[in-house]
Amino acid sequence: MTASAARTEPRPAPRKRAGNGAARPNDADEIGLDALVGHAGYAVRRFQIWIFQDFIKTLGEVDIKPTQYSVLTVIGANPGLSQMAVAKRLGIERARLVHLLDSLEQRKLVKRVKSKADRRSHALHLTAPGETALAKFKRLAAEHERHVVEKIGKENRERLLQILAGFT
Amino acid sequence: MTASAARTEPRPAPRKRAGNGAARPNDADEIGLDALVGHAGYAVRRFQIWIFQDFIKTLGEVDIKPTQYSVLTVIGANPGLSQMAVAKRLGIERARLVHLLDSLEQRKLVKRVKSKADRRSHALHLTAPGETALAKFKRLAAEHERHVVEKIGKENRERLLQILAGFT
DNA sequence: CGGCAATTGTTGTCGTCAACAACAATCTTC
DNA sequence: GAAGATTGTTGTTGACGACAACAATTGCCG
Repeated sequence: MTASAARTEPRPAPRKRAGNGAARPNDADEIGLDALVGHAGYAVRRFQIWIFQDFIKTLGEVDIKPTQYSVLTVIGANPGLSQMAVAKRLGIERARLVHLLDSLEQRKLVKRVKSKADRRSHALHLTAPGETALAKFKRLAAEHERHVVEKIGKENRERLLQILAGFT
Repeated sequence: MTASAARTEPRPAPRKRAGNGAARPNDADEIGLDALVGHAGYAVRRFQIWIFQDFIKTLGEVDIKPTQYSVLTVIGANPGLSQMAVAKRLGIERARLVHLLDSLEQRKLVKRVKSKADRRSHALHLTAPGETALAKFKRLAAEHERHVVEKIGKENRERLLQILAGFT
């Protein structure tokens, strides 16, 4: 079944082997990606999966996920923001932010204060334990960032941040 | 968004507390991200959202999404692969691939051929219309890639691909 | 001043997606 | 041949984004 009978088709030319550089050892299998390599979106997606998994693992002991961390960071840096402002800044739906804040408020990290200027909106603040907790989260996030450096190198990480600076 | 949405901030000086200690609500765009800038994961996530949206929009007329495109590309470059092999190569669950292939098979782009060597598995092939369709998808994907170049620049895109080459 | 549109937070639905668990059919190994 | 692993499949769960609808409140405009 190996040599002759396996292929049901005469195999229409093994596609161009994209000879950029030299013979690179294909790690896992010998399955070619063809046009997929060279697509920025594919590379970015794979990298994003890796980096999020590492973040979640590194911040696992405090049970904080990337989105929660971003919300806490923005509130910590800009106390008194409304939910609308936070949602817009982070690019998340305000409907989604409701649940995120419900969770963070239950954990006593964030409090919603009724705004006097606009009684429709809530002013968001970190609680006292929220402040100290965020400090710890930031230490763990820095550790995660160190993992990124180990993975792609210090200069590459900085170049990456520079290239993507326009999207933050 | 388009080109000039970039903040014209000349240098990356670490912004401590944006001096909005007063209770005055911020003017929308002036919300500081504090520690969030400098996190690779955040930048990558935002970029990935942008790039996927552009891909979906550019390939909208043929109704092909990034994951579908990756599946078609891998099958096209490696005819006869099993579902397990495709799933492993692309890092998607084999349970998820079932639905993806159901959809692609309904659209007559892909066919599952019962393998004679291993009757548990299916050998995946593009149909004849699937081949021509994929050619068109690749042209559209190339157009999408041109949008990426317009957004971040030619050298930056290549540097990005180089940095993230290890994740493909 | 009064009414009407817009905004804010909230709830709910829908569709996508990843992560599992369970299962039948089949292969592999002993 | 029996036990265990693999492959495709189905189903469930939870996170997530996109929307729509709603009450309370604010802003606007005649």
